[in-house]
Amino acid sequence: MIQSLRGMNDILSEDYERFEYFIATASTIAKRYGFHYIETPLLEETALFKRSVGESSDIVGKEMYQFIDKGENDVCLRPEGTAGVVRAFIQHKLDKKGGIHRFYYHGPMFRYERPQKGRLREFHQFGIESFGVASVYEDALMIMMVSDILTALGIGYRLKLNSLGDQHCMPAYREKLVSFIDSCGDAICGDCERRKLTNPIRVLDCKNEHCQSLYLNAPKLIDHLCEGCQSDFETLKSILDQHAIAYEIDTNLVRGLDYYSKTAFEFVSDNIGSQSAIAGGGRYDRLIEFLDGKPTPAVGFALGIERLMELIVMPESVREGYYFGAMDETAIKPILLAAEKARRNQKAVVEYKPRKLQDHLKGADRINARYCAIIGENELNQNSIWVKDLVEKNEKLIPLNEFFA
RNA sequence: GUGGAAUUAGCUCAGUCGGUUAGAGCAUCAGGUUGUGGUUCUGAGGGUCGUGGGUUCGAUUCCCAUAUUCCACCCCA
Repeated sequence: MIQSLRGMNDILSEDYERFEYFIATASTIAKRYGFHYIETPLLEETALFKRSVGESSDIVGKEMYQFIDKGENDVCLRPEGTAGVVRAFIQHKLDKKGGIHRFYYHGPMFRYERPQKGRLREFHQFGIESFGVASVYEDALMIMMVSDILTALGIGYRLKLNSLGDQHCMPAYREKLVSFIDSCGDAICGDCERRKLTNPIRVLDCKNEHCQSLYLNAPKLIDHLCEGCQSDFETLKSILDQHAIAYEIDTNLVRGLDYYSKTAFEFVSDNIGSQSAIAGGGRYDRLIEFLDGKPTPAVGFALGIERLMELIVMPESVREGYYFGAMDETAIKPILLAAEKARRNQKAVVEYKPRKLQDHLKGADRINARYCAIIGENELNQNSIWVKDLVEKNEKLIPLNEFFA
């Protein structure tokens, strides 16, 4: 038997209903905030991700589905959504056009990782990217949108907040931190040794208890922000306070993609296992110029749809449409015609097999139909159709010419 | 990429200290209660016990490999 590739799942029936409900809910909210849908290719030039996400990141360094295509192009399946949207933004010269451009997208992403619950090789993200707004109010808007989406879906969360600083304060902090790590000598774990070279800020959230005890006195990024970053961070906090969005400052929160600066945030759930980050994002003011565009401030986020799936509280399903059934072989033709009529503006499902009334009612119930419409011997004699409303529990005999009118 | 656990019917799971026809609940299908569901009664079908090797008179059970899922690390959405 041929089965799907490891970490790649089919989404069907009830799961797809959830999936679809999520997309509909999130899209509606994004549109209300003035965002427009953007669709970008799943396959992009490998260089795009190397330059944006960063070669030091695990995503680019070891998790990309990368290959040479028949035209000798070095390409890969997108491991995340921002790079492609930024590429499109620049390619269509929206950076030169100026103004504000707000996009939302959703679709599959691919990372060659070891699968686990909430961590798939093909997974789906819903994301937002906003270009041209430097104000920290837009950062707050991002967080409010995620909060709105999660709330609409009945999902509880914790919000972690941090500021990563910008090109004025980050490099100096990084140096300070590295020299602090050096002062710890050989006491740190192997992972931290590696992180010191690739992404030193990562040592701060090392799970090793011994390391943590060493880092208690480590310099904190939040204490070394420049004036601009500091005041933006204060503004952000006050806006969130004003909108009653609870947050916790996590000075160890670091985004794994290299393009982030200033505001960084992560929404986590305590109910889905170790892969607990359900949404993450932040500001990336430098990325557009890194990709040869005109410098443009930008901020965005992405939600991991699979991680939300089991947390979504679905609205109570409502009965809708018709179930049609015949109680006698000769009644099937009028039943088919009646179904065709009903289907013009609602769901209509036909059971072809002649059955007893009780079995038809069960069938109607099973597909969650609102009406059970039956033609049997009595109806044939009276040239009518029997319709029962399964919600109101009332029933009536409708002459066929009236039903078709 | 590292370490660990699991894999038996469509689903959730029993069970076999290696021995005739491998079980339950739910689901499915069929039939009954003179044409009234979601909350009846009776019965039936459905499993090469993840896959491939090995040991054995005999393996679903023991051993090895492999696949997948899950847990922790790692990473991140």
